[in-house]
Amino acid sequence: MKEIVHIDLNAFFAQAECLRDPTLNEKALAVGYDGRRGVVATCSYEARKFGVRSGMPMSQAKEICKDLIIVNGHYDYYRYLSKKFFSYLRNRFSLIEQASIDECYIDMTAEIDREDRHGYLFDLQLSLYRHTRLKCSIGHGANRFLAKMASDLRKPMGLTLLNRENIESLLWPLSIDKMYGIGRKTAPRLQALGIQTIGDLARTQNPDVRRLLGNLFDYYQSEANGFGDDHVHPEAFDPKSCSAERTFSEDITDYDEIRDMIRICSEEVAAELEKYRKSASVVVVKLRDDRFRTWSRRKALPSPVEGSASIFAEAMRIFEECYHGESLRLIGVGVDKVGNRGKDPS
DNA sequence: TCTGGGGTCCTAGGACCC
DNA sequence: TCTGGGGTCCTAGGACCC
Repeated sequence: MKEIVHIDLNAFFAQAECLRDPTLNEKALAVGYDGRRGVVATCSYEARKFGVRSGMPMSQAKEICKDLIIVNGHYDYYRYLSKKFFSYLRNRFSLIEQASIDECYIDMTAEIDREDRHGYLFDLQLSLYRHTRLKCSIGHGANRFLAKMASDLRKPMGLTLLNRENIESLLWPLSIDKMYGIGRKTAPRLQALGIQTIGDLARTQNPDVRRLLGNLFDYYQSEANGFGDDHVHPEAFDPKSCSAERTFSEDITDYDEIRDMIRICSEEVAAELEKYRKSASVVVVKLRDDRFRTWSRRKALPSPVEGSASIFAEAMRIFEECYHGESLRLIGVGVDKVGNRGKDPS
């Protein structure tokens, strides 16, 4: 049995802002753009008490939390703190898979103290705090899913061990929408079929549930029973796609403005490819109109592209084919099938 | 009080080939 | 005329996550 750990920085951007400016400590704080069409990227636990959530329109957040302090993100600083946090972990562990800027999985089978897992992980949590001043939640389990669910159980600065002996009391009573992978669309559909908790999904034989989840049914059911993937992949970050998009504060129809934004996004995508010395063999254009209808068109290219001029040219060609005068609130340009330069990306 | 930005993975249908 | 079966690649859209 492996010893998998999931570590998650609690409300990371909000924590980071408190390090930049300690007077923000223990305040209802939201990080994000405070303007028309701005949303909350992350908020402090104090703000969450009022119902403020990630992804919520900022105008709504201000409405439900009158004293909300709004800070525009300092993303370079977050990246710096994240690097510091992960380099400490990489010094101690070799099997680390970074899942995002603020979370990772670690296979600690070789390192952990099996006589006292809780004490070992508690010490790790404290050392991380001493070295970085960052608070994290730690979850431990025999596989990725259990570790991830465990770290979600107690926040902030939580430490939870889930195993096949305590999942019935700790995991199964959780509402089905708390299950990793079940989101706002699938949860209500499952509930309509009588699946209210993770335990219900773990035990169900209902063929309607199987039909709803399709091929994912067996996967989710074994996860819920504590039998999941326990592989941690420590390979260097290797992006498969890359994109840039912008929402306008006012919808636009002006051709020159649209073309300028396609150029800007193309340049951002090209810069990202340049950073990793990659090229791509598919270009994608994404549009969203004033009624929030979103559509995209993609084109596989006979040979890979990498420079902003060629990405821009392809993106404009695609745009001309799929734009029919709609009033646009969003324009995006992306590339897919990203591979190393000079090699076939497949 | 309307809904950001950057990713991953899955599905379903069509084209094309043998 | 009325139409197989399998495999692969491509596309568009949806769901989900941070």
